[in-house]
Amino acid sequence: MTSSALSRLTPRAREIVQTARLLLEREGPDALSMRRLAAQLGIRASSIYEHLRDKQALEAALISVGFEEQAELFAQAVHRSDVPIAALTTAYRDFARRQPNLYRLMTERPLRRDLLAPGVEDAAAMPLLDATGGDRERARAIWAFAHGMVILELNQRFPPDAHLDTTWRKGIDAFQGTP
Amino acid sequence: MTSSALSRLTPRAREIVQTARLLLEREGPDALSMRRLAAQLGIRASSIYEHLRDKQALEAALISVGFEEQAELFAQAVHRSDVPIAALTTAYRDFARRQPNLYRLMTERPLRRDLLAPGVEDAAAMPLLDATGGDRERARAIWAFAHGMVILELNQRFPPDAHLDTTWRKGIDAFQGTP
DNA sequence: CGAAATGCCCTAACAGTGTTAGGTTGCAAC
DNA sequence: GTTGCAACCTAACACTGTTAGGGCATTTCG
Repeated sequence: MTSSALSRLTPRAREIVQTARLLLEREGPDALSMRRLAAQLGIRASSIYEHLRDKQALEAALISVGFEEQAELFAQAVHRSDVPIAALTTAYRDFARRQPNLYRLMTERPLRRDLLAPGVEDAAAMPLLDATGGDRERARAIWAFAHGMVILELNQRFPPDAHLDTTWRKGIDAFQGTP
Repeated sequence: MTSSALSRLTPRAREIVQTARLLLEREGPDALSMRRLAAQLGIRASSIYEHLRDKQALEAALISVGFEEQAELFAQAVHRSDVPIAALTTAYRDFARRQPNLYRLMTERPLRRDLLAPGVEDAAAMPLLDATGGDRERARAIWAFAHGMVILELNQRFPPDAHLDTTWRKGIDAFQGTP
């Protein structure tokens, strides 16, 4: 599946965003500077501005790609399983653990929705909303639990000996049981 | 109640940390630079390093104070109510909404526990652990839900028309019901 | 009393950040 | 054959955290 978020960009901008993604995930958030990104591309920082308005636009492109991939992964997870909420939370956690720095970028600040590719945020949220039968309250509560678990895990806030698999199961069970 | 986190510091360092807190909360995270903090104090940035090792130490002091205040607020909340978990989650949300920038600072990155005032993290976590009767799994699940709700609210990730009070109640009910 | 130490501040500098103004090159189209 | 455009460049600005090294006043000690 091709990315509609990337297809909004010029070819050169696409290359820059993809390089940025590798840089972010491999070397961490501090490495995602315009100069280091440019160096990775073999050009100067100021040249990036020919292709992307500013760093916010670069980050918005990365976030858009992230949402698209989430939407795809979540749809597949539901499709492959008959316990959709469990499948979704597992996919949610997997996404975050496989690309922790992108996940942080996607969640740690208020979203500049005006800079995102249209619809990507909703597309990522749809599978969970479907899994709750359209119950927005329940979907939001499950999302909050999942995000809390994921980000606390990524930030190493749980004790090293915590059995997070168990905590996940207990949380999901709690949300399954109540109407 | 006097702060043990602050009492570990010299008087001048205390003043700097308190000024930093006001600056952070009033003008946001970008305002918490060594130069702007120094300007607020009427000195130069380099002078701050006489009193605090570096910016990380400053942030660790702020975080320690935050944990202490949480511990105090959470203990009071439990004391005043006979539905401790509901009281705790309300207190948790209130703390975050009253000082969103401090809350973000406290949670958005891995903790430098070696720089914190000893015991403050555990002290903030104790009331919830007590409220679950020592059930660490349940305490962690509730904490994850509460943090997720709070940080998604602070980052304006829910739709503007979302009824977050309802979402909170549903989530808490779910965690109350399951053993 | 004089000397030493301490507390607190300073200037100047370094390497890094995002960003802009203005200039150069090479290639494609009319 | 000139025009236009895409892609790059250098140089600069204002900011960031941080360090080296110096000054000055107050307090402590011999």
